[in-house]
Amino acid sequence: MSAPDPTAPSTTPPRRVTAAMVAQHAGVSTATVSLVANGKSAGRVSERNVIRVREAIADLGYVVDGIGSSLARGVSSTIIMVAPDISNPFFARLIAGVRQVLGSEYQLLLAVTDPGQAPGIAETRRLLGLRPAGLLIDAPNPRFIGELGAPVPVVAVDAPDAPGNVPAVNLDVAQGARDMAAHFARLGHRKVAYLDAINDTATMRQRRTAFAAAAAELGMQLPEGAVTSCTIELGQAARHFALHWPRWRELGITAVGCATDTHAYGVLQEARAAAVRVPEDLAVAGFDDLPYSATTNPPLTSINLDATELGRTAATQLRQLIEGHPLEQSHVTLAGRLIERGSTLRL
Amino acid sequence: MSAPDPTAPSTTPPRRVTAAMVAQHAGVSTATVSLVANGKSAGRVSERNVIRVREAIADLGYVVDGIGSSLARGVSSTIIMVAPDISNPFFARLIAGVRQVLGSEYQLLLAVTDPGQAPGIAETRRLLGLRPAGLLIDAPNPRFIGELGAPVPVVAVDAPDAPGNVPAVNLDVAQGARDMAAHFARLGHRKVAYLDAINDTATMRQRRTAFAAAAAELGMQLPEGAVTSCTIELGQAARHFALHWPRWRELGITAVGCATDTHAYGVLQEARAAAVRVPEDLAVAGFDDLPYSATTNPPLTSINLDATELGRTAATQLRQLIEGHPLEQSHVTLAGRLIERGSTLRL
DNA sequence: CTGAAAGCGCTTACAG
DNA sequence: CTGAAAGCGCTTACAG
Repeated sequence: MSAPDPTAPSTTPPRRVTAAMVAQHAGVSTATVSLVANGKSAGRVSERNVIRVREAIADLGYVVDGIGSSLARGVSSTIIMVAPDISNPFFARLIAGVRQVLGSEYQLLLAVTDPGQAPGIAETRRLLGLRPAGLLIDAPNPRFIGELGAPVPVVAVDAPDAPGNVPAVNLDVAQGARDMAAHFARLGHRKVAYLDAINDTATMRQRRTAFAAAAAELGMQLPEGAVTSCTIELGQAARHFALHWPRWRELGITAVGCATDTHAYGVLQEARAAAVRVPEDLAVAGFDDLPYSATTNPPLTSINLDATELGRTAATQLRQLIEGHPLEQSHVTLAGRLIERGSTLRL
Repeated sequence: MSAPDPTAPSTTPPRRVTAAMVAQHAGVSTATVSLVANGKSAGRVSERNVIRVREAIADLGYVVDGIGSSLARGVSSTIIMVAPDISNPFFARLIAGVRQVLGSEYQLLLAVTDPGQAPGIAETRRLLGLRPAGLLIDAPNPRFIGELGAPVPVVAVDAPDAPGNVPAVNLDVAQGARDMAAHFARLGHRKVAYLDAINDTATMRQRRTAFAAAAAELGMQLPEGAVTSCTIELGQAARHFALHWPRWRELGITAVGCATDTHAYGVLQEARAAAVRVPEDLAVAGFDDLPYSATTNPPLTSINLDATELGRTAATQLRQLIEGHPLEQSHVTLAGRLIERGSTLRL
């Protein structure tokens, strides 16, 4: 027989420490261990036993098993956020806001779908099989949220078309779009274009629709062929703009609204390559007001949408629901505001 | 009493359908239901009962409860990916590769940490309390992976410093860095700079170290003050470059290597704003070869790193481990390759 | 304050 | 092929 290889991973994985082991170690029952481990011991466990159990927990390195606990309780302490598009920079900030509010009581897990896709019904059921304490659904398409019928608290985020019985936290993108159109009108533009995001979410639809409606109302034209869409990627947007600009120029278009700042970055980039002067030949504005928008060249006019606050508010609402408190307001809408910068300045 | 409001959410949430309910409905035992529901009925359940159970499952809308199942089995079908930085565009492609391989048997969940932070030990333990079938750890810092000691299969991704007993899938960024330096040398550059990422991961460290070493070997200088770092954000990189360029120019620097393409985009952007001609005054190269790099102006020379393949390989390795197959190769390294474009072309 | 016991929903030897 | 039963690790009335 050969000597065991000391560098090989040990073959006996560390045995899971259970409440029963802690109980034995401390000379108490598992009920007592449970109470102490979950911080519910006040007035129910003697000081002496609390100390003993704490020591045993430390000695053995015990951690409450999430699975056993979830089964007994009927629900886990996990909050699942379903998201169709994590590569959007907006998303990272949204998550940060959610995490701020969730703290360590709940555990945030992300279920990502393929870009632009809502999860299928089967996938969602499996998610629910994890017994999450709550669900956060980002930019769901309306069909999905309709058929969800989740038996757990749900808050939709960035879902202006969420049905009345589904709590939602939204950004007032319609007002933002109107502000953008009004800004263009004020600067004297007569013909405008719109570069949309390709994913069919309500928030993107609202931006486009409100922009078009406001433009018409303000006496500006959005000619046939002046609305186009591509993914939320700088490169895609640049290529798309390159493709459409010749026609837009022919049409006499002098301003373009963009569904996201990322789209606008692509336009700025390509405009420079094609020697289109911004804002002299073309005014450009976006949505999001990402940090970088302040320092593009020229700086980008944008509708400021507070992603972090959006995340914070959504998480707060969800906690209310989970903890059984009624919501003061089932649909919350956060205002955006137009930040005027060089990409739209009057000549 | 007032009539019930038909638009209000129903107050009795749909009762969870259990295997026992299905069993009763089909006139069999729960053991049989379990076998059929998990596709393990071949040769163990009569054709007749299989059909009955399937019908009952469909009738009642039964879905196997993940929590109960996990507890009985000792492990869930969840795979948790721990990631410090989801806003990197590279990451979305990595995820896509992982998802391709995981299919529907396993459920991928992301545990995100604050940007640049590895999860704490307590957080990780809670993650393990979910009894994941396996863990994928992206760009871990060495301390974290050392103290993990997970009782589940783990594969580290993009972790060149993973200890020998932790399976890892890496990109050969050191070779990429050497290729980049050699490319600069071949073009006649004598003094170079390096724009690094600020997060202290091994992959970023390797890029920088290998670049510096190769530069020295090839007779190029990387002067004092010619290495600086910032977050993986275009805007940050642009600002950083603006800050350092005056000094770099004084030093006679004519080429800058960037830790990621995103950094390089920032440099390109700012260079144009500052009327620094690329590549005439300054050659620029990055890592990642993101899709957009082919269409920047000028197009960006970059080390192509295949994020999707990285994800696919990591997921394949993890599945091997989970399914009890030994790994043919515990550490896999995928080669990158230099893509030469206009941002470094000889004058 | 304490512990024995039931129960959460499932899976898997086991005996038939 | 089939079902009764044990067991996964925990929580929570309940009786004391």
